[in-house]
Amino acid sequence: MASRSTRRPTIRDVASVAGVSASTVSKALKGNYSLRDSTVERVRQAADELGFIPDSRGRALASGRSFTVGLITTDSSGRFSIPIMLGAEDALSAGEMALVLCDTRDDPLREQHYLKALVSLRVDGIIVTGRRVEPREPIDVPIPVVYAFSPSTDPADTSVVVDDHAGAAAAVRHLHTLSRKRIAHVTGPESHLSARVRAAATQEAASTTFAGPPLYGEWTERWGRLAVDVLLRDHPEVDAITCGSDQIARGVCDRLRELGRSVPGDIAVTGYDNWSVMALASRPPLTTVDMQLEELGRRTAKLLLDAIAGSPRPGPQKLPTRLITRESTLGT
Amino acid sequence: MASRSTRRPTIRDVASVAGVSASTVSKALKGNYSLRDSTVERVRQAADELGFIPDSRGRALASGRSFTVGLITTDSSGRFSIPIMLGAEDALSAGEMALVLCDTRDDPLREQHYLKALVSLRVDGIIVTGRRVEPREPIDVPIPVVYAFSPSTDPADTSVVVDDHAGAAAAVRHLHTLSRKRIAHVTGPESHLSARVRAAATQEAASTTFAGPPLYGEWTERWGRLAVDVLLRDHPEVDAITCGSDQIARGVCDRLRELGRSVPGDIAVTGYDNWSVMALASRPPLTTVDMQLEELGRRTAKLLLDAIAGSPRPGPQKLPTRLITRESTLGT
DNA sequence: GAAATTTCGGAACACGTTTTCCTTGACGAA
DNA sequence: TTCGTCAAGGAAAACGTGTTCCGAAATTTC
Repeated sequence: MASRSTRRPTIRDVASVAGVSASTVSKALKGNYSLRDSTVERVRQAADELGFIPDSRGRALASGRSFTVGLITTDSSGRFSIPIMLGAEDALSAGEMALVLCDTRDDPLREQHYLKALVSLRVDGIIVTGRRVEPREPIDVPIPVVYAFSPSTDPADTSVVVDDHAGAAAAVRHLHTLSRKRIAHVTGPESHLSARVRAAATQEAASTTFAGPPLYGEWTERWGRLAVDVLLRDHPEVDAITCGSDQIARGVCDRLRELGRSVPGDIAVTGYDNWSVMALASRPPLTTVDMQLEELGRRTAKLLLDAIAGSPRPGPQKLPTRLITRESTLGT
Repeated sequence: MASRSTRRPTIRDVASVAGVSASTVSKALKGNYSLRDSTVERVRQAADELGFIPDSRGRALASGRSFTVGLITTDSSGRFSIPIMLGAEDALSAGEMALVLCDTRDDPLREQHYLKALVSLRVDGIIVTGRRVEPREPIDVPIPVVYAFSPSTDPADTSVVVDDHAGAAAAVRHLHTLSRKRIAHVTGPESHLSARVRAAATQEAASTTFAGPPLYGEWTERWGRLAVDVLLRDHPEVDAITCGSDQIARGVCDRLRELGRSVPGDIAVTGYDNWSVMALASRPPLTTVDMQLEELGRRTAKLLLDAIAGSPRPGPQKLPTRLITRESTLGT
């Protein structure tokens, strides 16, 4: 029919086709009301026939919920935010919720703009995430909020973060099983919390087998290559290097190869992030720590759904990492 | 007041504070109605005082629009979709529109699910994007749709794509200005349209200065390294290599360096994508073709806004690329 | 067979806006 | 003074759904 293409069918259209009232249609389609089976079936058929898809705007208004959550990220281009987004989106779509994306680009003005927009949308909840693990100022809205990766500075807020300490320690334990006794650590800038946490955990786990203080620098391959020279000069006895990122580790491997040192024969190397384009392209491929960010996103979304449903779990939560072993420690 | 925290203020609350009717508030806040300045001011103040933020669900229902658009991507993890998303989100948020993210993960079932969800949300429009440049089946919804990066197979649909042909040709022209006369091309699988298009454009632009047929392989560094060996064996006279991706180009540079060939002294190298983690980390940094995907996303969003406003621009559109010159062709 | 109970479905209102129509009062012109 | 015009703002209807109440019919119980 022409009318069908010109306007989407409403619940009333379904009602008149099924020969019932609008409220009956609503009940029939939602289930768990006392309706005759035959009535429910008739309504279902009418809805199918018309291709009826309920208008969530009406539903939102009537139910007081919007079935929508906002995701505020300070930078969605970063490789950390993306898997988190994906995981969250996955868990939310399974819960029949839509995800509204807001990238603030680290601009407080944009953040304000987006917060207003999300309040206007009457989202049922908000996920806040960022690129750094440093705690961030909480946002001020009368809506459930869960922080992912970058926790809130308020310990009463729900935050889901990576257990970086355990992750770095796992790399060291792995090297211990391989009988490495002189472990060095090369990582990013000391101003970065993640670098400091991983360095501290490494030092603690290695304790007696630690070769020299952690080398702080940049999150780049160049720094990895440079650090090798420094390390071999000051601690030539080193037989393993744990790195604060896969980029650094790749640089380390490259330089070691250039110097004729075999990896892992002479020196074992581990990375951090399991960033496939680095970890797999490295020669040799890197043993590394996977932060399981997609799982973190999924978990965040579930916590948010819980909070929306009325059972918030306040406080920070650490999610475990996973050690991925490859040739850079296991040899060939 | 307690009441303020317990329930968000509605337009009626504002009305009663300002001493006017609800409809007057609506008119005052939207402007361009014949209202006394003093009234408008009074309403503004009342709204400010209450922290009134209009409920877009009510607005959506009354106005027939939802001020929301959906973004369907077949994989949002890929490095192509992300800049497109970002650009689109940027342009849309400037137009006071929200972006609902849907990642189908290349699963037709998920795509169906999301389409239904977007129709249910009554989004004002949909952006469809993907990871490949191959045309894709159009989606079937009675809503404006614009395709980005992966065009629709239907030429009547609005599609925004990269001008890969011009991009590859620009790289060759750049090499010609540098007096390179023996240009080879190393790229991804021949089954990929983007590889074929870039290869054809390269061949056409180089014509008399083309060294051997294009080398098809994989989009990996490993293939880049391998290809160098093949190339130097079959065409030792080569003085420039254009690559189908930055990953390949990085592999090419690495292998050339290992063989003691200087880049660009002996052989100039160009990449494709301007993927900074590859292009900048390469030794030397890569001259490469930037697809300007963020701009593409922005343009897509604007076209969608036009279509929503009632002025669609049907048909495919090619967006220009930009050549980024760095040391891999310019020397130091 | 009458009364009590259960089952089924409809009427009406609520949700928060926008928008159309209408009323009121002020002002200027004849 | 009276009529017409116009600015200012209110009343009410829409938008599409969910939900509460209530009445009618069907079923059970004595």
